[in-house]
Formats: sequence, C-alpha cells, structure tokens
Amino acid sequence: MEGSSQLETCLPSLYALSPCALPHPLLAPLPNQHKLLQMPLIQEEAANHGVMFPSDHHGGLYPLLLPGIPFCPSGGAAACEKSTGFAFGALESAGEAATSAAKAGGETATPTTCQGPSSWWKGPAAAGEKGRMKVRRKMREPRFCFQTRSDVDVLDDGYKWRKYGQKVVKNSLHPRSYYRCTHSNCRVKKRVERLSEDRRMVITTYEGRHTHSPCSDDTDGGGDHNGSCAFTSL
DNA sequence: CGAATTTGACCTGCGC
DNA sequence: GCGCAGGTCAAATTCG
Repeated sequence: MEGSSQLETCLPSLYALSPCALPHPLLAPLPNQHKLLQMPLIQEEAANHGVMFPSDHHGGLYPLLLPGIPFCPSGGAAACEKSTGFAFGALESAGEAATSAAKAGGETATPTTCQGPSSWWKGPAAAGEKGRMKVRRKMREPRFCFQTRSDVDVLDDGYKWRKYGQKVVKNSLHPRSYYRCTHSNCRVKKRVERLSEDRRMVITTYEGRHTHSPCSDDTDGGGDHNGSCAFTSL
C-alpha cells in the first residue's frame, strides 16, 4: 500500500513532529530536500498565535507546533492552555487552511479568524451511551498542519494509524481521509488530503498530541527502546 | 480468524 | 429555522 521509496524524503519532517522523542523539534530545521510548502494563510495565524511554520526561504523546515506548550499526556491540553496562555484552538483555522490552500492553489487567502468552537468527540464513555450518543465537545487540541510532496497518502511518521473515515470535501477532487492513532490511550488524529491542483501534494493535519513514543506504539507505555528508532537520529 | 479498511448513514456546527 | 458541509461511527468487506 505504501511506496516506501517516495516516503524517504518525507520521513524526517514527519519524525520531527514527535513531541515525545523531540521535546523541542522546532529548533531543528530540516534539510532542503524535504519539501514542505508554507501556507500563507496559516502563517498569518502563526503571526497571531505564535505558531511556527515551515520555511522554504531559509532552506529550513519547522514543524507546526505551538511553542511553549509542553508535552501534555492524557488530555492535559486545558492545563497547558492555562499555563501558556495559548488557546489550543488557535490552529483551528489551520486545518481549514489546508482546504483553503487546496481551493486557492496555494495562493493567498484571507486569514479567517480563529473560530473557537469546533467539535471533538467526547470519548467512549459518552459515545457509548444510548448507542448513538455522539456527544462532542469544543476542540482544545493542538494542530500541526503541513504539506508534503509524496505519491503516498499515508506517510510513515513512526506511529500506527487506523483509518476511520473518508470524505469527499467540497472544492477538492480528492477525498479526505481520517486516521486515528491506534494506541489505546492516544486520541491523536490526522487528516490527509491531496491538493486538487497537484495531486502529489499531500496535506496532513495532525490533531492532538501523542501520549506515547512512536516506537512503543503497540507495546504500551514505557518503551524506551529507542535503539532502532529513527527518532533518535534527530 | 483477527485486524484493517471501506463506505454509507448519522450527527453537529455554521452560514444564510 | 433550514440546508450544507465536515467529521465520526459502525457494519460490512477485504486482507494478511
């Protein structure tokens, strides 16, 4: 399913997203060869919210993380928000920016104001009630959104993902895929879609933070066996 | 046979 | 209030 050769150029940039292995991945610009395109719309948000973005101006590549926000396992997002003053919804429009970018073909788009309310599933407990009680709550999760040039949709970022949905979105020729981290207590999600104009451009939006390290994906918890993990090289 | 993926239906939020 | 679009669920299907 996955063309590993095409993946190679993308891997390091994705690895840099790991909050577990790299507490401060922002500090590590990636080589030129890893093509990420900046999205003007999101950069606008960056200016407003202090989010860092990929830069192809300096040959560096910076994951889209919220600076100053510590790794918060098991839903510490709210606490982080308090302590840092950052609203985790800040990148809410970033996710939409991906779509906007797709629409505008990477052209400048008017930055939308951060729309606070967004949905987030409340979890198995609430969802399980009455069978179809899909109660959602306001989104308070960090988002990392970036583009990569790849022939494969699902980039191997070290984590294991399960696809839970696919949707054709408006103004996009390609369907958007929804993935969720397979780790038991990890509710990180990601959306993958392709640009209408350039099907090789993959827009990946990560949502939330992993509560585990990439290598210990299925072996829960303590996995410090980084020996064979590519993350350690960063 | 178990795990992963597919796919249609359902739910929610937002704009008009 | 209504309709649209995005996001999620879960049964069915496919794959290893």
